[in-house]
Amino acid sequence: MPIDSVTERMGGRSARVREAALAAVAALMTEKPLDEITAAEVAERSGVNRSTLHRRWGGMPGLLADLAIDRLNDESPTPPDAGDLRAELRVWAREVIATLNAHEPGRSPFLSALLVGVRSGRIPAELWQGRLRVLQVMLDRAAARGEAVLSAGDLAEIVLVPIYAAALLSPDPVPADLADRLVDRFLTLARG
Amino acid sequence: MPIDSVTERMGGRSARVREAALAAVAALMTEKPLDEITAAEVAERSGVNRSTLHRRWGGMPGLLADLAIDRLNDESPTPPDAGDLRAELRVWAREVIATLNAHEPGRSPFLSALLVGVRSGRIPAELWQGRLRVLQVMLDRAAARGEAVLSAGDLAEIVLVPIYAAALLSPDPVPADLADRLVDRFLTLARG
DNA sequence: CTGTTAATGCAACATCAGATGCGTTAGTGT
DNA sequence: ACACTAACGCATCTGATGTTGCATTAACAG
Repeated sequence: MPIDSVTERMGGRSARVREAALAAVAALMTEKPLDEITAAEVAERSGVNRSTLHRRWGGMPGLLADLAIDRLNDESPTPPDAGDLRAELRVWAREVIATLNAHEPGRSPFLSALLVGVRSGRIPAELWQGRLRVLQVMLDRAAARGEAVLSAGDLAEIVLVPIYAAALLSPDPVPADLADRLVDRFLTLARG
Repeated sequence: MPIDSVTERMGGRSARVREAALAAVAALMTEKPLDEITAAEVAERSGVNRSTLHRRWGGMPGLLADLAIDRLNDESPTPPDAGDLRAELRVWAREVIATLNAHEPGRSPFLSALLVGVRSGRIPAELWQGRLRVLQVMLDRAAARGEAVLSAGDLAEIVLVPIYAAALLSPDPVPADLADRLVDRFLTLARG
């Protein structure tokens, strides 16, 4: 059971098969809830044989985990550059919330795929580290201006994680002003 | 598909069947990872027919959600009374972490059941509200001493959620000193 | 105590997940 | 260009899920 879809011959056909499978999953995720997607459907739409899906990914959880890893960085909001950390963080946090709210409450494709992947032990630590690196960009800029002190880990802990928790635990859309509340809390702590 | 296992005749046999099924699931959860538990196993160990399990709970996700709702309040750490909010919160947070660390990383029965239940839309908001009420006890005591200002929701957002996130996202046990860090952060914010 | 019927037990069925043996295709090193 | 073999396609099989019709049991109202 591969943690990622690691193969020895990564070029050519294997790469095409992987892209076709992930694209089919991504397309199906926009049409129906995640746990109603069957491997047979992915096989039919992608043209990839069902047994290949099981051999490479071990099943839907593996597929979803691979998709989350592959698409997360592309689809994550890019940290804006506004010359002011508070403004940058607010814009970024609001975009995170908007992404989560783009789908029915509790049905965010990324968040669902992430949880499925995490629970099945197929999401490597690298993924979360990658997200932290993106945040570090904003913090580094602010530090160069003598603004911030806390780490990217703290930023995730104080701002990002509560946003995800709200998306998970509440049946309603994540309120947009949660972004400002959490960012202000982060900066309050950063000031000392 | 019942959200909870709601029936019209809740007494007598139905109650016994429900208890037998939940007890069997709880027992099996201590023996093997959650997603290796089959409905057939639960049926065999509990003496409840498999078709009954599907009719009342709709499948394993529903069963796990019902179990999480039924057992969460009993198994949650009771807020200690120490006359000092910081001490109380630290003891409580350490107990939460110890509970999560009592099993292999990422395999906490409660947390797994909660996530399965949430993802399948079978965990009512009441559950989370119940947890918040428990926290409110500590905060009320402190408020009576003129100590705290923040709400139970803030306490969950600042302390509880990051602990759960650590249990989920890290392959290692949750470090015990995370409790102190988060509690100190909460009190820093409470002071103003 | 008695009748009604909700809830369960039982059995059969359809569907899906996951695994496997084997032939075929195509990526890669030489 | 060629040979080697990883990766894929195909067919098949086992076991789990989820559903349904029908008989049986027992909760609860009168």
